[in-house]
Amino acid sequence: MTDTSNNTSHQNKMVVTRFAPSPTGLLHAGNYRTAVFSYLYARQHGGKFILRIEDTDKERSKKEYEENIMDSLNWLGLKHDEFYRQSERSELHREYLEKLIASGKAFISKETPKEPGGRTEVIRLKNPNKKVKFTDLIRGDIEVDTTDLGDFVIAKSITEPIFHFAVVVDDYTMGVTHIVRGEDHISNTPRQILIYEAIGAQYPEYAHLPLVLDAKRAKLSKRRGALAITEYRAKGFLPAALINYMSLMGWNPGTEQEIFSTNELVKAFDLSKVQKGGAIFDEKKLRWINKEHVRRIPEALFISTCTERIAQTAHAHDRSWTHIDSVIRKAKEIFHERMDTFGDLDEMVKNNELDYLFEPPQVSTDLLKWKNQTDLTIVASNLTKARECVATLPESSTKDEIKNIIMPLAEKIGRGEILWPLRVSLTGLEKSPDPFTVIEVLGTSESLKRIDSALLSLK
RNA sequence: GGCCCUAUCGUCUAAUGGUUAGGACGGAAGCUUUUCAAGCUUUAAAUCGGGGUUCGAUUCCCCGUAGGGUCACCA
Repeated sequence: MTDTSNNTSHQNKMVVTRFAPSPTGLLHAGNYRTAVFSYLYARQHGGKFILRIEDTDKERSKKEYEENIMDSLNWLGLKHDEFYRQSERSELHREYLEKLIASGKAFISKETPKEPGGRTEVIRLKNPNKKVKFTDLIRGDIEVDTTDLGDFVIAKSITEPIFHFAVVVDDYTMGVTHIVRGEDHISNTPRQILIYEAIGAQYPEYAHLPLVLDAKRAKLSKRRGALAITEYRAKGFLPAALINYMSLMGWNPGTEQEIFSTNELVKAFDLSKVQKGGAIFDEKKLRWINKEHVRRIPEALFISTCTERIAQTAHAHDRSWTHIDSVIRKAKEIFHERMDTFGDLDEMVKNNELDYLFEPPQVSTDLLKWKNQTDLTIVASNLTKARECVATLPESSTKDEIKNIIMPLAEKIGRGEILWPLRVSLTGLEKSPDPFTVIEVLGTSESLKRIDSALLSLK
């Protein structure tokens, strides 16, 4: 383990990290990944995780976005230990600003407005014009000459600090020890370090994360189609799966484990194993991870979540299904096999893939014919034979018991000749689970009824 | 354009001087008791280029190239 810290005095202090979004848009993968890493790092070190809403831009900040951020973080389970709104700290910002001006480290600068009605004065930092060097926990040493920054603006007026100044004062006064943020902030770091030095503060550790990219390798943003976390929630993703997936973008455990609960991540996470290059957001892999998480949730939760979702979608699509929960309990394997997210259930309802579980299907005689079979009397005779097998079964039989009864017949007559019409008579579908599973779920008597009704249509 | 960052299969990544360059997602094929799904097995697929350093470079250095970020009285 190499110690790359800038400031050895931080070593014995409690770790304090923060997530500091501005409420100017919905929270999406492009920005909440830094929240995940900050959170994991703080929890892992028994430290504090602060949420700070950076709402100093009154033009663009919106309450609804702040609510979206809170909602999203809350849903993800990234609980903060302290909460601040930057706009509520203006007294403090003013205090530091005045101190800086009094000490000559900053000054009020007369400006000629670029646009009519623009400001005639702003507050600028007196740039010492030096090289700033810091050690990034992920990238190592970074050195930048700050001369070309000039005497940059730190406040629009004594009561209106801009980003760089407010951030530094807040991070310093909140005791933030580790700033974990996106790579897009690397170029902001030198000027923020200059501000730290101007107020006589020691600057914290920095860890600049690689960016989350879209398919074209550009920074993910809502303009470029990033979905909000709340949209993933609506699509039926699990919060733990989202966190799991995000953690794997730019980090790996050094083992081949890919599925992690959030608690496991807290233990396994390691900032020094974070990647330097950006990572493209891949929803396919997210879906796979989600599926793995869905497999692992408690059965009762799985059933209730499916039930609620299906009830809602069924209602919206004019299905009057009853006893949804007991059907799902019986058919839970079918659901596990066929879904990555709970939102997939919506599609199943819309595509009529689930109707047979709740009501007898409309069976087309044509569909009952296996492959090249054209003789309906043979179809009927095969189906009758299959019916005789089913009729010997107790009402509740397992898939294996059903299989054991039917397979000998299917082997004798031809698998497709027996199994295909049997399955179609039960589901009415071209594609569906196998007949054994369906009979197990429907029960013997309901299955016989459906076979009889298919048989009737063949006459 | 200036400054900064980055570079292993299509994608996420492992391997920090010595491996047949490994895994996962996705793809393909096959198997699995008919279809679909799932599962299993197999398979294709990568070190950006050029120079060094070295007995030996994915790995270290330099130069290119490419991509990205950032250059506000936004955050």
